[in-house]
Amino acid sequence: MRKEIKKNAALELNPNVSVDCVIFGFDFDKLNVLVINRESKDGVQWALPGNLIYDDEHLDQAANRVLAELTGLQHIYLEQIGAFGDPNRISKESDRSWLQSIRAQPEARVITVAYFSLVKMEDYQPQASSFAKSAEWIPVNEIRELAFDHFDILQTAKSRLKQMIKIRPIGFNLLPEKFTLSQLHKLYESILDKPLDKRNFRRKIQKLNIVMSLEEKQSGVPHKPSQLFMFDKEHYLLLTQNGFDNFGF
Amino acid sequence: MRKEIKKNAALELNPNVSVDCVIFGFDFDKLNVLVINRESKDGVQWALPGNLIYDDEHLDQAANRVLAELTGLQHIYLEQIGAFGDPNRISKESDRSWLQSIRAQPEARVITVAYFSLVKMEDYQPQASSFAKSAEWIPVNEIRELAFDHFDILQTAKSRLKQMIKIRPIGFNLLPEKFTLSQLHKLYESILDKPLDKRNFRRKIQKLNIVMSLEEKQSGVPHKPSQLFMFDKEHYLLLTQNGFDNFGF
DNA sequence: GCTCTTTGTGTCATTTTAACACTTTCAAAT
DNA sequence: ATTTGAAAGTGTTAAAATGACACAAAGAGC
Repeated sequence: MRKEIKKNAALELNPNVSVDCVIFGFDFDKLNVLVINRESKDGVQWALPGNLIYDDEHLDQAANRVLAELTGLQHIYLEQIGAFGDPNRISKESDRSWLQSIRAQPEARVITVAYFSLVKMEDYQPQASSFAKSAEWIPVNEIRELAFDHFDILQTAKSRLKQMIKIRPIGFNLLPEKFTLSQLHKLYESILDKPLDKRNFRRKIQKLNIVMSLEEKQSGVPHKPSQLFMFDKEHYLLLTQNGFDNFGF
Repeated sequence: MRKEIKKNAALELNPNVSVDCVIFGFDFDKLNVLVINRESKDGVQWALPGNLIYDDEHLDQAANRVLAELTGLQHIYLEQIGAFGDPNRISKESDRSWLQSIRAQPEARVITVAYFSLVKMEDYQPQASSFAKSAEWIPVNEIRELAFDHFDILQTAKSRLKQMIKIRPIGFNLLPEKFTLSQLHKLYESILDKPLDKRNFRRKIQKLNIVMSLEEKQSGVPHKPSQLFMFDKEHYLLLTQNGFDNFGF
């Protein structure tokens, strides 16, 4: 027995393919991830923002659309992590009953394509809509469980991020325009999950020529005010294009 | 209009999800990739081995099954590259007509999940079957065109391989049990696509302690015979587990 | 002016890197 | 037997990168 060939694919969700988004943010102290909330009889349950794609939609576009629909976040560069598709993905009863309420074919086999991105938390205030009851930033290290295989996806995203930070100067995306070297330092420590020597870190960053010192200083802090910096976009671009091998910490 | 919910998913192909495999081999001179051949009215056309998954099948299993069905290669560790899914993926007329002949729903939107692997060419003699007319090793650098978006997939696989060789000692998978350092050297040059200084290369490899010199030498060669080496599996394992940052060339 | 807190800075010993050329060993040809 | 061709194997040096390590300076609040 074969499925029917669809006629107006443009309007239809593809029941077999979804996208999920891992959005990282940095609050100057630790890494956070954007999750949505659904309420079930079992209590609160967190999930990554994600949903089925449309049949005529680019995967990348679908990820952007779904993220915007559920959390309001728009114009974000999403990078693919990979496909996840355990046929037993829907093992928890709570997941199953939740799908019943939002999907036309809750039992369909779904392959999900995961994306991730790094954003400046201050620039994006998540606003839940669609089937998301709320959308919140949660510290990555406090997450013990997520819906479906989202916890796996998060782990994969974290380790991808660890790799990436050694190859590309990604601080750009997570910090505001003006920032201090201590903030950048803390960011690297958060992602790599280990302490880095302050002086060695600063030496290494400065040698890359991707940060420019501003004339400006912090003010209002009850300690020695920090020099402010910004990224040097030209050098940054050069580095991302040319590969940039030697950035190991 | 919704699709029917399927009853006996176990036996059915999922019309929306396929897998494709990029299998690299090394012939002691250059990198090769395993492609299958289909004949169309437009002449010969190469493609990566790939096909739809079954609805109840793990993605990884599907990749292994499809690879075995089309080329006879079995028991290969396949690593995922990512998902590819341009809705206009089937743009070439030759692709379209070929799909008509092998798919129940030739017009369906397909997301493909790409895998790659590294094998010892001598250990795997490809044997075409199913809809593959032939299965052959082709030098990577000679490939100008492939079916669907397979050329993109190949490019992605190549750059993934370039990254990986700096992080993991993958020579293991591409060379026979006994090999010479020159062969390993050539392998690295092939993958990185640039010359590497012989002495510096050897020094670096030896310091990793992943190769053990054997008592044996090459014979029958019309020049100074080379010392043979094999990989030291213990050290190799340690290195792959512990991460292994400093292997940049 | 004392305290608290964070910023910011330099040196040195060790390791790593990149650049570089000639001798050795074998098979094949003469 | 000698020559030839072809790849194997080997060491040094200068420059750069790394990791370890400690204390003074600047501001806010009391």
